[in-house]
Amino acid sequence: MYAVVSRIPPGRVMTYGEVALALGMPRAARVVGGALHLLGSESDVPWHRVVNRHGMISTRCPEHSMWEQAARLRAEGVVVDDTLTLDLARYRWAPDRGVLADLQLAPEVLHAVDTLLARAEPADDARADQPRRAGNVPRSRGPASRRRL
DNA sequence: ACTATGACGCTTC
DNA sequence: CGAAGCGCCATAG
Repeated sequence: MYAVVSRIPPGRVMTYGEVALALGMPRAARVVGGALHLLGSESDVPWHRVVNRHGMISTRCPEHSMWEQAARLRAEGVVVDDTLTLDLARYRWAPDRGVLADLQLAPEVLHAVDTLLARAEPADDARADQPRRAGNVPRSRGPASRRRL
């Protein structure tokens, strides 16, 4: 998780969900937030480059306050408005294949990421018609699904 | 083993 | 567009 976040270039952002996706865990977005919460204030991990799906800063942690996050982002040239929101279309970043290969992910996880990213593409006309269950991404049957140990 | 709790996200209304 | 409802999943009690 920290390896992925650490690859986000200055001035760019990822959402919690995207970070989870990059790890082959499409439904663990909350955990990403929890993990970032555990970081100390002098960590090298650029925690401020992760926002929610609206492009809005959503931290409540006093250690890493919303204002602190906004300040760090602005220092990197990101425009953050007064509602602590930024333009995701403009600043969103995603690791390319080369970066993914360099993350020291377990081969199984890497494969899971591949299938997830491939599945994410044709979302245009393959979607809908079927009543989608509210709540989250449908559970996958692929290698990405979690099994109890 | 069980329950409550989020720096989340999707669908519905 | 905003709020409500619910699902998810690792952690903390």
